[in-house]
Amino acid sequence: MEGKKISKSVLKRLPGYLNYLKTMPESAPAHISATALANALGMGEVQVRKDLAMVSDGGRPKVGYLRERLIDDIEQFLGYDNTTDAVLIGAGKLGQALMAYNGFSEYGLNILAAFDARPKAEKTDDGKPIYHVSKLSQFCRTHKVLMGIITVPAEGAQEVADQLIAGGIKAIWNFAPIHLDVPAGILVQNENMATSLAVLSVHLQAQIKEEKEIKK
Amino acid sequence: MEGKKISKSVLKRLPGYLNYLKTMPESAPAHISATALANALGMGEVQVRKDLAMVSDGGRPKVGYLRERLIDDIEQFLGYDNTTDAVLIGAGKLGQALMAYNGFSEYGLNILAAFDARPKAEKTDDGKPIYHVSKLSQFCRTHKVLMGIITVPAEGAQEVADQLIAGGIKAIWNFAPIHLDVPAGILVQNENMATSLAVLSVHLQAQIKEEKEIKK
DNA sequence: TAGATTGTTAATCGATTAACAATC
DNA sequence: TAGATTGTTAATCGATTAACAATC
Repeated sequence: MEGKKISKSVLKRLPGYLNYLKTMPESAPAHISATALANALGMGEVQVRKDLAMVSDGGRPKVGYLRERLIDDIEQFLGYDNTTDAVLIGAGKLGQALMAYNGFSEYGLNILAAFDARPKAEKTDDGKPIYHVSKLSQFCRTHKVLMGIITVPAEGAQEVADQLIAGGIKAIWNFAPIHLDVPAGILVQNENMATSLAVLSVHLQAQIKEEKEIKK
Repeated sequence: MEGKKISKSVLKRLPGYLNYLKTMPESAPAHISATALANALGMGEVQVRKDLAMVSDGGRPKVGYLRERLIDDIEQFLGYDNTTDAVLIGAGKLGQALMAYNGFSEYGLNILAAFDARPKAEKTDDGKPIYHVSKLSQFCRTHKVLMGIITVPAEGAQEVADQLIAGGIKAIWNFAPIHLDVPAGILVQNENMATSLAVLSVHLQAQIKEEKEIKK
């Protein structure tokens, strides 16, 4: 069902369902139940059922969801059917890797151009223009860009964020390992490697400790 | 205080504190309060205070925490003082970008080697060897590697994960956009761009809707 | 001493899970 | 019809926030 308020926790699980549904083989049955999805992804079936109910009303008792329909509903909910224009700042290795990744169009994301403090080329590997950062703000305004992707080193990130906001941007995807100060209404989504590493590290510490216990 | 059970939510916030503390200028006062930290990061002060209390007992009323001490306590808690050896599989653009990023040593992470199904060179840009994936399992065993970083395309990821587990690995940092099936005891940390994009996309959809409302 | 800041105990909030009724 | 699966309502769990006592 559309229009309901959705929690961030639910929202973050949706891409997982979507991905699984989209990568199912053609030969698979046209319908899928919340239970089946839950088992495949190692999740609780009640949770999956509730999540799906938030974004689709195509579920039928005994049958489940029509896969095609469910995919459409999730994509519509996530806004992947509308294209979002974005700019990327910092044409270093990570930036280039992101630009080269063609998969973003699947998520309705369209990177128009890259910006860099010291552009080393006129175009990225995949043919998008690379401009000097001084043109960032103006470019965002004229192209009505709503999203900026920051892949510059930590030192320059806040300055870039300020420029983006001056250019009228509403959301920032931040790969720089630093907290960005932004006004209310601007969303900063941190792609935080450090967070992931912390989770991994603590797990491994516990693992090592455990092994030592056993050896005793 | 050491030894307490820590929740994942707390754990995920620690790297943020650590990063802020480490990037403070030398000239800053030697002590910092939970309140000051909270304000700087735009968080609730009670939450920060409680989080810090989980990892350090160096807090003193009226004074706060000695910065150096707090940094050490967090790093110790996260296990950054112990070095973890890792391997990376998939020496494509993203893989190379990660290998080239020197910052991982700060987190106690040491990438020993890269593996690829079709190695294009003998060494990465920063001089680490690139081997054929057929040697992956054996390498992990002989070097007692505990962590694998997967940067191969989705299709190959499960196979790589299986090899890693066969090699005795205990944690996987997965950049492939796919759900990995692993036995209990193995941690998979998904670095999920799709999740971040979903959050950003939904925010922008709401933003666009709002603007249209205003124009009416 | 007075006041800032800590750490703890209790109250609130939100999300997950369990139980159950509805339905194809 | 019987049973699988849905969606909903209630119970549990965990995390956040608020209130307060302790302390330097």
